[in-house]
Amino acid sequence: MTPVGQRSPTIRDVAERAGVSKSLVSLVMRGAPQVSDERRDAVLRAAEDLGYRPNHAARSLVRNRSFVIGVVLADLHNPYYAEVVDGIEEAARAAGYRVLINTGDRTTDGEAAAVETMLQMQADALILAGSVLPGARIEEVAASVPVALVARASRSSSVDSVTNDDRKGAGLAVDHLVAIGHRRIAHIDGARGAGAVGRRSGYVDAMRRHGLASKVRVATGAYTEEGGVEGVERLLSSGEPPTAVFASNDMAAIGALHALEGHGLRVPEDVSLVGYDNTALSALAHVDLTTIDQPRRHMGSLAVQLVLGHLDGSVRRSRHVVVEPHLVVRRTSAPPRRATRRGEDATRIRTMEPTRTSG
Amino acid sequence: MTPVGQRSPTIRDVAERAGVSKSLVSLVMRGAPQVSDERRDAVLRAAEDLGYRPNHAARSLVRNRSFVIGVVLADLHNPYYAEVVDGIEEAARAAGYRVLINTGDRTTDGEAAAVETMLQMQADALILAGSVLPGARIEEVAASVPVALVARASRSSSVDSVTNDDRKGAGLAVDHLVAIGHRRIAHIDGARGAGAVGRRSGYVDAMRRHGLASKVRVATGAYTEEGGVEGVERLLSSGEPPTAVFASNDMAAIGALHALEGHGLRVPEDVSLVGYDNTALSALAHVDLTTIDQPRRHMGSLAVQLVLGHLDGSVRRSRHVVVEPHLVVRRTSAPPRRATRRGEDATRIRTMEPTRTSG
DNA sequence: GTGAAAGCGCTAACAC
DNA sequence: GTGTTAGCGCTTTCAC
Repeated sequence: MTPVGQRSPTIRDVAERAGVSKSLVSLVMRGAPQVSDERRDAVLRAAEDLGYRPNHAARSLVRNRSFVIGVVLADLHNPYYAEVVDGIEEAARAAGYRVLINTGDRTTDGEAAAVETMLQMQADALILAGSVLPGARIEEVAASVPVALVARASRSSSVDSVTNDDRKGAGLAVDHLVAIGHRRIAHIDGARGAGAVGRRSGYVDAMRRHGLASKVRVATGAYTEEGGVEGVERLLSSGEPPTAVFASNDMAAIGALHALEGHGLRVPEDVSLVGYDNTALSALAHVDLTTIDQPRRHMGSLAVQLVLGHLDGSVRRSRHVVVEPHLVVRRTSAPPRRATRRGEDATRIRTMEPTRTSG
Repeated sequence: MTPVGQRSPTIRDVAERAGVSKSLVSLVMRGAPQVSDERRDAVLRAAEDLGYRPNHAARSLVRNRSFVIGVVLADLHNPYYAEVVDGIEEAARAAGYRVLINTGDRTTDGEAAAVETMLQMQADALILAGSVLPGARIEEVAASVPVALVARASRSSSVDSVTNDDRKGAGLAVDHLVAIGHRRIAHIDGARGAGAVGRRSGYVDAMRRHGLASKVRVATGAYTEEGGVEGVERLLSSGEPPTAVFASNDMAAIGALHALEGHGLRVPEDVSLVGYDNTALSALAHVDLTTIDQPRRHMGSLAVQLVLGHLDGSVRRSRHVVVEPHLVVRRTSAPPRRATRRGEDATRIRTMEPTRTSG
């Protein structure tokens, strides 16, 4: 075990060992062209021998640039963000930036602390995924460093954002259900969750567009399993039960799936179900949920482009990118049955066919 | 939008505005006691006005300590690690350290790059969760900074580790199944996955202990949904089908669940199923998987204690902590049926009772 | 091509 | 209590 606080080899040690000056070592480390092969080799060998590693703190101090993009994730537990990060890392690496991640633990305070850490670490730019911070606070941060929001809309002139078109996505879900024959299509909403308003109004619009305004039925839910359960309870507690349910996200859809089955309703035989987000959850063979895909990886990479635009000075105004969602058809949506009632026809059809995917 | 590379206010600006010296500001920022209230207020106000934020790079440079613990996650997509990070953050914060996360994208190269970044950022210690790096490489890293492994065993004298007792956990699974009446208990293993060997031998030992050596049956699988599916295919393709399956982890169990149902076998009526890890997946009401819990949050916090022990110089030798797993009984395990064959009794029992949890 | 020197923002002796 | 000073490891003019 290494004694703590031991000084690691510096550029100076390398210079001594290679018999050159400090600045020559610096040039070599940064791959400058105007160095003789001979000396370059000597320096590289010395660095290797010593186990030299550039001190990022020193470098960032003198350059007043850290080449770090700070990523603050609202919630590490939410699989949604993992893929966004993939896109961020790929794009950042390609541009010569490193990525450092911090998490806000789903709380405003936690996220504020994470942002503060990133700022103190001198991150050159910040990407906030699923931020729960008040808009005003985000603008404050954006005053000192470029900020891009992912999966949360911004109308601010100083904060960039990348979101998917929730209204359109909801429309795709309704279109699909209508296309396979459903009319009594209900929606379990996401209350005040990010994008929930758009999904709700997209649902209502699409229903109207299909001449189903009278069938519109929205149950209050949440972006959680619990929210999906409660939504179904509300839908089944009164009135004619729907033949299809469009849940506000995959997690709610899973809750809805459970609640429906708990009521003896089979999916998709009795009720079709569509989620939103196309998270890994929905792709599980045991779940196999029809859902709306957000191109999360692409969204992450777009967020990097946005902040980079400010870092290289090529862009001054903030930009708000909206990406297209896509329908992914899986097992949980099927044509409605004709004139059968709950509980009839107990035969359970299960196949192991490969998942069909569109989009 | 802020012009890039703008100098942010420094300790010097604060000093000027407050009409004091640089070092006085430094003292105040670090909460030193020997400063008059008057001047302290003046400094704090000046800092506030200017939006001053300590430059971490400068601080870490001069102190030769960053007070950062670098966390490298093998895979951000794996929900297993999120909870480990929760524990790490809590413990780190309590000790006055910040946590920075990086991910290795499940590849050796990716992880090596992530570790390198953390080292260059001058992290004071590293926690590698689910590392896929060669042991030799990890030892190299440990030569320059304390390293703790989570969810991967280490016998190294320079690398700490926190693991759960896989043999014991597998034993708990078998004990449970035996206790509710099963004898033909098969195991779908995790091939070369971390801990898979322990779980496999723990299963074999427990079977022997219960006098079921002749019933031992291990199918090759993997820590993936696919692995679970394949394992079931193997188990059902020959010989007498088991009445219970112990899968090497939750993901494999979900795959097994799907495959079993695909074969017309209901869980738990026809076949009981137990997973391992107690990930969020297993707790979904729609899945409701009996599984073995690893106290992941605690494991994360232990990892912090381990590296901290080296940082404060109180510990010199490496330590290898093994924590106790616990059984979590949910829906997928039930007593075997007596003398019925596949396909009979198609009544499906579904309840919405709350989850029972032990341990 | 190569080396000397200044200084990034901060902390930690040390003097007053 | 408060201010002065020397550097942490590195990059970057600017001479040579």
